[in-house]
Amino acid sequence: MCPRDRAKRRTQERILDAAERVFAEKGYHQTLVDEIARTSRTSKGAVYFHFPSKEALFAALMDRLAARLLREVEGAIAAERGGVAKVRAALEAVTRRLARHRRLAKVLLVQSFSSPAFVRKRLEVLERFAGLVRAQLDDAIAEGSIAPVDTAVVAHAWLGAVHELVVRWLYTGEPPLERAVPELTALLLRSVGLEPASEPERPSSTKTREQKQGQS
Amino acid sequence: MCPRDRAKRRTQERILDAAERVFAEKGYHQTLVDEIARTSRTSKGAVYFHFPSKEALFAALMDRLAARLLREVEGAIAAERGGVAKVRAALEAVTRRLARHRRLAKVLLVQSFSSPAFVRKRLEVLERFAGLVRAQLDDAIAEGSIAPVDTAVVAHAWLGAVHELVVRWLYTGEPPLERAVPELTALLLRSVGLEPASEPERPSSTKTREQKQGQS
Amino acid sequence: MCPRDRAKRRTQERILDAAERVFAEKGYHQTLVDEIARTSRTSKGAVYFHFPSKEALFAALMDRLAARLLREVEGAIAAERGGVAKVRAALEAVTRRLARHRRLAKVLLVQSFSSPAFVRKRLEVLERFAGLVRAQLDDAIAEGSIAPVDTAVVAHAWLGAVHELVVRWLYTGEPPLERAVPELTALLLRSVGLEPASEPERPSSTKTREQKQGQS
Amino acid sequence: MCPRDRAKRRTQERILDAAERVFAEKGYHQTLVDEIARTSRTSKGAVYFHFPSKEALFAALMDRLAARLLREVEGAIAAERGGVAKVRAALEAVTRRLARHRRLAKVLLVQSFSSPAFVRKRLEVLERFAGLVRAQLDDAIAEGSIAPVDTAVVAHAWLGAVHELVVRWLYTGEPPLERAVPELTALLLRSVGLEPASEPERPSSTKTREQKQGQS
DNA sequence: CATGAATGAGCGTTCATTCAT
DNA sequence: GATGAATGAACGCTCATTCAT
Repeated sequence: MCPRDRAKRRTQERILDAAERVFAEKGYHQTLVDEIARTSRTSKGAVYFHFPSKEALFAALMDRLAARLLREVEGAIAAERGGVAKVRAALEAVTRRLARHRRLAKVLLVQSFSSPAFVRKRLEVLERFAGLVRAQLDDAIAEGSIAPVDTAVVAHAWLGAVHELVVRWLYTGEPPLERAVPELTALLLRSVGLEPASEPERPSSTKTREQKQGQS
Repeated sequence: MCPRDRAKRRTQERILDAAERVFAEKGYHQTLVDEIARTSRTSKGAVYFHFPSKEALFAALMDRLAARLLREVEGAIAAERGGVAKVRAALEAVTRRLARHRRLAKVLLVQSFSSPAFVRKRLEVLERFAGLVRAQLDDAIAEGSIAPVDTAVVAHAWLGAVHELVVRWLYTGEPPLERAVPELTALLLRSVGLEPASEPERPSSTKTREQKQGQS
Repeated sequence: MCPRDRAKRRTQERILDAAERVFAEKGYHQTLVDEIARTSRTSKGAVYFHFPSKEALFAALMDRLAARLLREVEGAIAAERGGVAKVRAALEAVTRRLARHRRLAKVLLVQSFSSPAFVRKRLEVLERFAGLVRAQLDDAIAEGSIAPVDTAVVAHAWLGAVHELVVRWLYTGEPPLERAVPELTALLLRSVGLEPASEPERPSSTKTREQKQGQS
Repeated sequence: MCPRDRAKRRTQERILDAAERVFAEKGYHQTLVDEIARTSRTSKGAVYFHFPSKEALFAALMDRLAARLLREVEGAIAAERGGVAKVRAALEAVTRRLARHRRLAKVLLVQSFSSPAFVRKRLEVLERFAGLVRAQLDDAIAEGSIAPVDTAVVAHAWLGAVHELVVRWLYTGEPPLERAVPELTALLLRSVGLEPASEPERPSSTKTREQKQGQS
């Protein structure tokens, strides 16, 4: 039965891949199950054999995308030492991946509002990411790197900021992420009192931060 | 014809009021034009007399809500003197109003993702708010209150942060806005290097910010 | 609003007429709502505007047909004097009308088994007819024309007998109703001890009954 | 190959058993081939290996059930001596078995109307039973026990009466068969001029028949 | 022989939109 | 201007049947 199972799994993946493509492109409501079937080169029956409904298919897709993104971010965090570095790494990992995978971003950040059921699921998904961020923040607070803050509020505020900038970039191309991400990273770090000193990508802009210190 | 025009306007308002209620409650796609007609105590024909389509009705509703919110925020800003105070006032005005008018928040922050057309409109609407914020930030930079930053990025990041926290609060009740708003305000001010000094509600946390400075 | 209502009613009737034709011809499950719409020269939307579902439409049709048949039978009964004559009149009215209106018969006697929900409705409909029959039988018993019997059992047994012979005739043409109905009427009357003497239509067959008397 | 054949036969029986259960419970159209496969603890493939289609499976089931019922009735008839006794025995055997096996009754009496194809098959099946009854009636007429009647009409009328009462009892529980069957038997016997003499349960009513004769 | 994943034609129902009154 | 009956294109979902393993 193992080869059978493998084939089954493969079909399911094909359907999810197709769903990702079509949902991202057309949006949840404009997407026809027929088109997912066609795109997946399977059949409508196969879609409904593997997923009980269009809604459930979308939810499964959200799960898959969130899990992948989460794994990526966890990897990025694990690769760094030190609270601040981890925070920065997480932020950069998320934005980088969302920027590279527009479909991921569209599904997770935009289509996830398509229906009340998804809004709640989106909150759950974001909660997982917020958990990661909070853990780093709590560590940083514990080690004295940053002053105590309500890390729940901070985490969600950060995610919202990322969300908004990515969505805007997705639809308007502005501001370009290469420019926005370092600025955003600096902004978020500053928001918890961290000096966004050694930015690898835009050392020039770092200077201006130092001036700002003298002002306050 | 003036009295007739007045009646016309009134019907239109009734429809918009009904649309606001129903769209906020059920979401764009779950809302039937029939239900808007019923709720507005007019008729389906009336709806289509005043608005060319369901989509246009929703767009008009977004405009009306955005205009009201914008007016509120402009008022709050105008009432203050000094860049920092204006920034703070704007933030508080937005969150306060969204919190008081859940329907406003649901339509503008959540339902506005319901269709690709609305996503773009939402970006335009947010752009207007971002414009307000940017203007204050630019003033603050000009007057030397804060260090130069990419105010476009900052403004959108801020709006995203507000968006996320309000949406989360709408659906889960957590974190309570009374707690989240001051924290968020402080966070955002800090993100541009401002000391969120005189917070009325959480003066204790202010102290810790000063310690943080010494760490970097 | 009266003309509007009249038009509405007319459309509803058109749909019921079409439904009667198509359901009788194709059976409930083979009938497409599309075809009812087409046959009624209205539209699928009209069908669903007037009836909440295909099932409800069928039920409404059963009601209409049953009401008509019932009215006919009540008329036939009212036209006669004397328990026995009324019983005979009722039997003949039912069979005559079912024979003349094959669609009525198909829908009420055959299609009414198409779905569990209809089976129950059919029982209710038959119950109404049984009620009529019982009333006559009870009268006949009261006036001493026939001996006491369980009129509920008798009524349903009679209806079953009629049902079976009409259905068989509908599908096979055998036995021809002109022959079967008098025989059946005699049979049923005899079953409650009545002498089916003066049959207007087949006086010849009456003779054989009289021979039978000598045997018992 | 004989043992293999035996296994094959056993699987077929399992499927028929399952089909009987499910068809009786849910009705033909509500029954999924999947569910028959599951209930039979075989597989969908097995069902289609043994029966060419769902429709054929149902037809085969009708055949099996009819054959069993027919055998029972034939046995009951054979066990009796004398036309009248045989007639009575047949009636009682049919009703008794239908009452004891509700699934048999539901499939044969109700589901058999589910589709035009089945209606015809049902007519054939009933024809076989009618043949049995007719044979007894013809014998009774030949031996002079009853007066000559159109035995085809009588047989089908009787079956219809039984059908209706059993179906009603199946769905409503009323009238209870213990009460209805003797009454029905007496009724049917009377319908051909037989005195339903030795009824165990309602001996009183027998007398009244004789009075009735004098009325006509 | 058995299995169950895959197929796809088919259908009931929805609902934004129109227009005669 | 207002009404609501009528329209019909659109779509999610079902399920009998097939066939590769």
